[in-house]
Amino acid sequence: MGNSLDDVVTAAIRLLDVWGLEFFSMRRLATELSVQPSALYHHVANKQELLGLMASRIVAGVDIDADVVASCHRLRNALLAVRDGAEVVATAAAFRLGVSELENALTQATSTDVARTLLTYLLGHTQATQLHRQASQVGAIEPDPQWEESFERGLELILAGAERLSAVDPA
Amino acid sequence: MGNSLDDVVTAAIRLLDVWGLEFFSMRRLATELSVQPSALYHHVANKQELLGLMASRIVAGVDIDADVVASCHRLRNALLAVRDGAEVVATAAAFRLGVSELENALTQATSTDVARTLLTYLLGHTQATQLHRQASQVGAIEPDPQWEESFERGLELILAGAERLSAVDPA
DNA sequence: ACCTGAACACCGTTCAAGT
DNA sequence: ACCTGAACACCGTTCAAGT
Repeated sequence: MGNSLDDVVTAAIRLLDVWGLEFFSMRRLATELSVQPSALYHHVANKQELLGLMASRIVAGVDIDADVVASCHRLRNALLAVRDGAEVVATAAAFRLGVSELENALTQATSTDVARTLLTYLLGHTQATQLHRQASQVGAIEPDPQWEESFERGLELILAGAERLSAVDPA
Repeated sequence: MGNSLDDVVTAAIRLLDVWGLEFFSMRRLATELSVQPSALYHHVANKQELLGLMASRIVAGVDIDADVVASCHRLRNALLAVRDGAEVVATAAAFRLGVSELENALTQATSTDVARTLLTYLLGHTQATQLHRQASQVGAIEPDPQWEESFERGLELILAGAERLSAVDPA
């Protein structure tokens, strides 16, 4: 009886989470919604636009406040919550869909350079984390036990750099 | 008169550079080599393995020495030299194809944590740079004039953090 | 507003067979 | 060792038409 754009995005994220980006297709999504593939193009111009909407939804609940470390962990957890979430968001990020607000909020809490460095690092590391998990799950690689902790240490490294340089920089 | 695996990888990288990852297909590569698509599977088990070999080739010439900043620029330039190079290498990196040697070399010059943070940041930022360029080239976005410089500042940030923490860490 | 049906121009991969 | 020919099970997207 008629899907809304919201229904489509919701089903799309569920599908992504179950199959991963590699097997996420418009045709599978159509089947999931009990609809013909062409019906999706009533809601969305193309697959890329849909992926952008999915990226916005994935990071939608995350709030960024003055506690930078906690904010980064919240964002990271939101990305990890759906399979290939980091990759979808990282790709959409270059087109500034939804992610620019995250960058703005992080800039408030720190500075332009620190915010951008943190976000780049966070997206890259989380994407690597998800690839790493899938690769080791499929037996393509032996899992690295120190992997998860390394995120924390990189975060500290960047924030330590921010403190060190803040003495020299203008406010 | 018979292609070698080397010929295949060389043609693949040329094709990637011309069309981008989105339009890089086994069938196009076969056409480029004047061969049937199925012939490629004599050289390579599947597309993913080929992408891994391409990633190794892209970073093959880069040497990492004690000058960390210069080494990072050399690596970045190697990635930027072929279209979507950063994405191809970042994806393969999780499977440790060819990129693990880079990480080892960088670890010699700094430390495990700094090397991993630098590499994650570098791959993420360069990937974003290439996405950004394509998006602005296609008119999907207005180009950010400060984008290129931001890499340098993030690099400095991480290295400043390394200096700050090196006083506390064991050698 | 939301969808169907049919079509177009593609994919990656397998496999028996050829030289 | 390297390749052909044919097939299988898929893709994203368009477009006229229906309700």
